[in-house]
Amino acid sequence: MQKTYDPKEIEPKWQKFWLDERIYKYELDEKRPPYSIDTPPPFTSGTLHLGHVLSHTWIDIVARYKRMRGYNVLFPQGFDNHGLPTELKVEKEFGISKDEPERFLKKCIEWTWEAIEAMRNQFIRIGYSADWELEYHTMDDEYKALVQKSLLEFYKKGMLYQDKHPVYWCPRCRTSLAKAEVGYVEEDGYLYYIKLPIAGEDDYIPIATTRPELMPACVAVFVHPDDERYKDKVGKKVRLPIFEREVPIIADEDVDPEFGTGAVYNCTYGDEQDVVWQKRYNLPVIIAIDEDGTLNENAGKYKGLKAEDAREKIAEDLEKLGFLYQKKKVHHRVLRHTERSSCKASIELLPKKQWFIKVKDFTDEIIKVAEQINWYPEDMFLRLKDWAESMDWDWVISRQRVFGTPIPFWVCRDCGEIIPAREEDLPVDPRFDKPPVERCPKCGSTNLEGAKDVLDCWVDSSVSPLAITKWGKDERWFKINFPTALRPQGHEIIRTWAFYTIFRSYVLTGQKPWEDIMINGMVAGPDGRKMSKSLGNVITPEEVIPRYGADAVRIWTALAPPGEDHPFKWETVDYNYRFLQKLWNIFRFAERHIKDFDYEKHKEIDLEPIDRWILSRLHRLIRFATGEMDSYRFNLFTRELMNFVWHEVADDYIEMIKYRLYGDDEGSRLKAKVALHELLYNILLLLAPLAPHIAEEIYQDIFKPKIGAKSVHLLEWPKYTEERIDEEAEKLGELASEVVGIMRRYKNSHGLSLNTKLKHVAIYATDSYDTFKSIEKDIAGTMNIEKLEIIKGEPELEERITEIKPNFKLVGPKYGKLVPKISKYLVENAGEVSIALKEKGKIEFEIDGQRITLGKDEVVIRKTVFSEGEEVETAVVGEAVILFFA
RNA sequence: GGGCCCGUGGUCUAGACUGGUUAUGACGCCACCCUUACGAGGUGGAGGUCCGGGGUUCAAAGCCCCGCGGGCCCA
Repeated sequence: MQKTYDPKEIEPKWQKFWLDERIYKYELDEKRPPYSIDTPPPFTSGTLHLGHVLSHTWIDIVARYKRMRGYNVLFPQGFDNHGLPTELKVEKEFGISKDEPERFLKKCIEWTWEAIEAMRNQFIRIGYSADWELEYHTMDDEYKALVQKSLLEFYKKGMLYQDKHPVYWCPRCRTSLAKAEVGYVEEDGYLYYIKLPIAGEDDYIPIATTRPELMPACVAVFVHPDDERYKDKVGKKVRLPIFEREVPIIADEDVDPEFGTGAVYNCTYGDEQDVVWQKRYNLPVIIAIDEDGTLNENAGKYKGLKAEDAREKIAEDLEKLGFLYQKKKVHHRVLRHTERSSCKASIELLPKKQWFIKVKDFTDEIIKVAEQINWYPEDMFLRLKDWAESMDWDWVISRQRVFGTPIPFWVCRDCGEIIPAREEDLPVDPRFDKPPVERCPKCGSTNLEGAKDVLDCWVDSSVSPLAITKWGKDERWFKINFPTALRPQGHEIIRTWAFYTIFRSYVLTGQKPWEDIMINGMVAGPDGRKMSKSLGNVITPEEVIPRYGADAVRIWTALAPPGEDHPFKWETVDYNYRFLQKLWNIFRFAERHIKDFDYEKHKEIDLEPIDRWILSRLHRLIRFATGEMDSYRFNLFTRELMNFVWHEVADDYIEMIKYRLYGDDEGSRLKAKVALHELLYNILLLLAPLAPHIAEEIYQDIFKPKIGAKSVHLLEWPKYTEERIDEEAEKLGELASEVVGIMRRYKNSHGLSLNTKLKHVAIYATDSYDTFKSIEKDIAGTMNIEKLEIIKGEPELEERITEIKPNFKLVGPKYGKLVPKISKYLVENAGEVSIALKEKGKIEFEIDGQRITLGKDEVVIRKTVFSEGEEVETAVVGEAVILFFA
């Protein structure tokens, strides 16, 4: 092995090896249990961020683990291609207009391919072990055909329809916008207080609004159901001034009684809440604002006025008529065309014809299916449930964009009939392709129009488990791999990606899409806040990986708790890197002892207590690791593994066997080698899913000649062996490390080097005499003690009790309320208690007339011993005392 | 506004389901040690109202209630 651990050199070497040797090649195989992973296809932005590194490293850890457990892991990686950022890039950076759709799309695809290449290389650079021959892209013809086919199924089931739905509309750019393109801007405005007369009564209800110009589009007035001011008015109607229309007064919990007058009017559409109410109460839709932002004929005499001008004019008129009674300055949030644009115009919510999939009718079923899936962590299921139960309207699947999967339908302009594409023609693009029929099958019209919109990207991505399992394409492949074993994803898209995938899988196949779902949190910046450009706390994988290597970064991801957000910390990555270096040195030390050692020949040998201790600890770790990995938790196991390797293995065990490895006792040396081999080989396997590169490098160097397998990643996960658990040996080992620790400290505090010879040490023990006797050689050998005496009995030293208290866990339930008094008694009678326990093994006394009996294990005593003489120093271990003679 | 989650030394974090009296570990800081794998190492030390308040209990970081602060998603 090289002297220093250099991830820059070893990581790319093995990444190339794994690809060249096709170590992760998937082949359909009925003999091994299947394990298919429905990986998240990242949007093709051209670069992976640390969030991707975290989520996908987790997936890779699972994939590697499951392979080691004997599963045939179907591990494809896809890319989500369609999206607004690509369109904006092509428009702005390449200067191609959407008015030339074919050229525009060509450029989108061309650029996306570059982005895929770059991202795939980043995946490879973190050691991601997907089978790249299974890579898919949502812009592939094959993928689009699948998406479109699934829509034809929805159409056949009567679950697809067209209806009006509001879109964000920029009146200045005359275009619909995505949510990502709009934002709230804080600004000053007015809140107008208007009395609306109750129809047929000499009464009124006061409302407050920032948008009086929408009164022509008013369809209802809302109050809170518990609002005493308006309780008697619910169910009545108001008569709108000027426009002379009547609208109902409705009670709804969403109303904030504190805001304005506690009554609000509902228009088409003032804000998102208006949309919710319109859908919830099935209110009429009255469009009063046109695409250019001016009022239309529904606004009567205000027709042609811009919204801002109409606001003042209507307010003025209402004031003249005595309906407007107050105008108050407010600071409020206004929706504007903000993101990625310099437009900044106010946004209107305009109803437009959209494509819908019926989903509201299925929420109960979706929840039932979701309950059959194992959620890791469990409470994430509640997010899905809550979302499903609170849905206000069906799934709007159409988007007014260009680069997306086309909607495979034509519509009859005369009767509105929807005409689906023929399945054999898929994928189709109704924007360019001819309809499959000449005439409308319903009315016979030839006036057919292809759908112009494209699909929401969640429509693409929520068939991913069907895509990777070849639904409707390869019966055998599908049968083996569906439902998939695992969906890994972030918690922020439970309501979208997870929800829609469960829905579509259920409708199309009648089954759940996955057995398990593993949820990861978001990556925060080093300051604990969400990583964002505006906060200036963004750290890219390119800053980290070249400096510390992928394995150190992977361990940082493994330390992230399930489902919870995890900050990026340079210190953590640095620590991980130092851990890997430590590991490297451990193996470098062991190399000369175990590389040419025939473990198989000697493995049945009876081991020394110290060896049995460390192997018992190892097997406990294996058991823990296996359970944790099976429930997709990596953080605690990773930490345990690191602590075990660094402290128990390196600091304690290896130090304690050096004297045997270099000593003259051949039998003892052989045993140490057997244990060391078994220990390190299993550690390497436990580490392989977490840090695959260093594991491979060490395997190839030390173990491959003996084991034979081409790669460490083709080996089996360590097997927990009950026989290796040895509680006696564990006690011995712990005692030995404690004693050795005390001795190291003794040497340290006397300025002695660790290997300095100690002339004379005596250990006085009573109960633990036999235990000390069995590790006598280890203590003497490790600490280089010339004369070590283990003496049964107590030294002639003064002792002082530093702490005495009941063992609360035992005494608490037994004596309840008396416990504080018992504590007091013990402290006040420490000397007698100590003597009584030593001599009789128990102590009896009376508290409040009640007889108290405490045994040895019911009292905790800590003491120090010291000698008056200068030549001897002392230390206490349990009930034993160590004497160092100078 | 709704749902879910979180709040532990300067910073990050374990422990919380299953309550037990010296709260885990890391980074940083201070002191010491050069050891036949490793100074990117080892040993020790300082540093805490476990967000605040109330309750249950012999006993609360943990369980219950109220409040404050933060995150994500949705509206």
